[in-house]
Amino acid sequence: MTQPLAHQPASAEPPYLRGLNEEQREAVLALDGPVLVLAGAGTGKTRVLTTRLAHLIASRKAWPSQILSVTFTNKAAREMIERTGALVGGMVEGMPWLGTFHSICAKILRRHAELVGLKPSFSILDVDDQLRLLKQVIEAARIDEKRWPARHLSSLIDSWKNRAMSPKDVPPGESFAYGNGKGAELYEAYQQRLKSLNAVDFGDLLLDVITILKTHPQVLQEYQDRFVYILVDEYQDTNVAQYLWLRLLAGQRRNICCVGDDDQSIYGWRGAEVDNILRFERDFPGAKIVRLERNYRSTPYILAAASGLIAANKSRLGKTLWTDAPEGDRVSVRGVWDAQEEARIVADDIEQKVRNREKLSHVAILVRASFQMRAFEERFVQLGIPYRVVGGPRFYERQEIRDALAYLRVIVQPDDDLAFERIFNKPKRGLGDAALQSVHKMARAMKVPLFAAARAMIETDELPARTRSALRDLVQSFIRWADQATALSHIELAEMVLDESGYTAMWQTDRSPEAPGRLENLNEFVQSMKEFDSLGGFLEHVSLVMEIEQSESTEKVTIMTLHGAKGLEFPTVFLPGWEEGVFPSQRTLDENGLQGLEEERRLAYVGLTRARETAKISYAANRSIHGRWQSSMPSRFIAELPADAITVESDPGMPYGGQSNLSTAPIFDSGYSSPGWQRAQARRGEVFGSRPAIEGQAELVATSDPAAETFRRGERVFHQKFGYGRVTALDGNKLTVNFDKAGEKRVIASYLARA
DNA sequence: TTTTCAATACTTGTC
DNA sequence: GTATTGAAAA
Repeated sequence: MTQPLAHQPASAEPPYLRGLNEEQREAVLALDGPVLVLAGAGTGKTRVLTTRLAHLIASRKAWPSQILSVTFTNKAAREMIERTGALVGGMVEGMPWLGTFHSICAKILRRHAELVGLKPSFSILDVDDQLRLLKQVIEAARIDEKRWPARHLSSLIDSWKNRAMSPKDVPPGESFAYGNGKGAELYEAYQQRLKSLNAVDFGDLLLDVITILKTHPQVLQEYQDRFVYILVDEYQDTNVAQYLWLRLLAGQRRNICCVGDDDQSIYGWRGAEVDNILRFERDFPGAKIVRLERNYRSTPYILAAASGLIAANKSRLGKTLWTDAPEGDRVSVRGVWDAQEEARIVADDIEQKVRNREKLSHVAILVRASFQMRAFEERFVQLGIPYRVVGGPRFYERQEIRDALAYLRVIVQPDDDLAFERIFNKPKRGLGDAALQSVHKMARAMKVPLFAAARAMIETDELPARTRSALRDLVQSFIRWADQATALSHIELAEMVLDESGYTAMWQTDRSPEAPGRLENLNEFVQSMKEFDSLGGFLEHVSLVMEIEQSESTEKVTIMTLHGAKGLEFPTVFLPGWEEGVFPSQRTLDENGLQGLEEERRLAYVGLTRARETAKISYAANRSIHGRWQSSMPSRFIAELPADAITVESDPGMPYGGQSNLSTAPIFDSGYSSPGWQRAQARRGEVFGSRPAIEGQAELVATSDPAAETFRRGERVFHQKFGYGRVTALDGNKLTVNFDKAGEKRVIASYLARA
């Protein structure tokens, strides 16, 4: 991002302040007391954050070790460290308290683990481990996991932890959401299992620290004294627990600066409370509020489209982005027949860009849900357009990596039952379910972890000879590895373990297409250990950071979800799938109503504001969802875009997205007879050149509205995708048709022909 | 114990 | 339409 230099006061001021605009400067300089920086998309948020840090350090208000800076992602944390470092030069030796909520909590918790009944060596479980543990708890409680899926309980527990509720705080009503009121009980049992495993899940990292701070005033005091200044990134994404944590640490001093954008709050489903940011002034009376509204990223049309859209939201603090940038292109809106055609036109556009010597890395396709990605991938493969999908299963989530990790975890912490269980019969060594059950039984009887039980069992006659010798091999291998752990480097150890356990061999003999990739990953995994000096350090890194940078060498188009795109920017952004049901997602609408709708709208806003120069929205009239073909309506968000910021390039015969999808209003009734719409229409020729533009428009008018009048109930009709059927109901331009093959469907009149 | 087949679900996803 | 998952058959 480049910014023009702002005027520079005569007085000598630190170089890092140069080039900040009024508001940014204000946000940087307001060091003391509570500050809320409302940073719109592309307004230089990170710059403000890092400059503020630099300023705190350079002006000697605090040592780097006295500043607590929290982010949500490791990526954000890394960027902050790098950019702050660049501003202050070598001064930021360590910023020991700059990191994610979770990594900072892990650090604090390891110091005071015994205060909540843990050993400092506790393991941090990920979602997968968590689920397996829950299944055990559910089974132990004799609850039918079929009827009450573990996933469900897991998300309930998450939501309780997000709100800083311990089992006893769970309202009975919510407890009833699982196992006929057993929710809280199972939560309690789960927590006990965690403690006995000397493990925590991600929610506990925060929750346990809060517990410690609340119950041990001297510990709280220690941290309040230490953290002279607090900086919070993406404040709109904080949940209740994180909010409480921040409040506790901010203490009386209240030197807390939160940066965020209520319009970009898109993580409500994972516990984020937009309310935290909306309420900031009440939580911290006397807070200074700075609005960053000058956008350095996008062109005016893109901003106009985004602003117009987000204005439809009620719960927001309100901001209006503006820019000096030259006009640029309007946001294009295109309707197409189906997802395949959508992929085709996007790919065509990209090829056009390539011919114009534009870089593929400047292009992103941002989808609402990952099922939309497939069509694009298929088309790109066909045409040989290089692409990368961001946000698939991450490195650490891959089976082979988790297996490898499990081996190492057992070596470091033999109490780690979940890890032991995971590799118990991986590779297959003749230790099946039956064997595992007997080890479990033994462990329960002896009240020891699985590994210890297994070790004891090989001395008894409990197991059949063959099973026993297999188990003996496994146990002895682990004992041997643990012995070697100190003598060998952790890399040598890992290589040895993977080799001797037969794990590598397992993938080498595997003939499935993904096996070579997995071996490659394993290799990469071992290599990645080089950056750490101990196995313990590496494992901590993996459970909290869990990513391995991939080489970003070749030029590629990016395909990712809208959620994944937050914080990024691209010169060209494609926004496909703007259809009712897909975006806004039907499920969100059903489950979260108006709140959900507003969050979806913010997601649309995030999508649009990722674009620097070009944003192209599209929607398909037909889509196969869960294997069934459905005709879909253009998203209501399309209708909400200010008409004069967009340009419509729909195929002939497409229903135009501006029509109000929810009403039966004729197409040109509402917003689209506005002056802006007329202007947009007048400009259509520019976009299309002399070609089908005019025809397209004529078609549009001819096929949409009047046609609807001509169908009658009971009439036989034909639909290109669904075939023949009979009209059962009429509703403006939408008809309900009972198709011979596809069953009853709501379709738009313009797709139908009289049979 | 392992393989195969049917039932199931199916947004978003950091740490 | 398909990937994953769990329970019956080999």
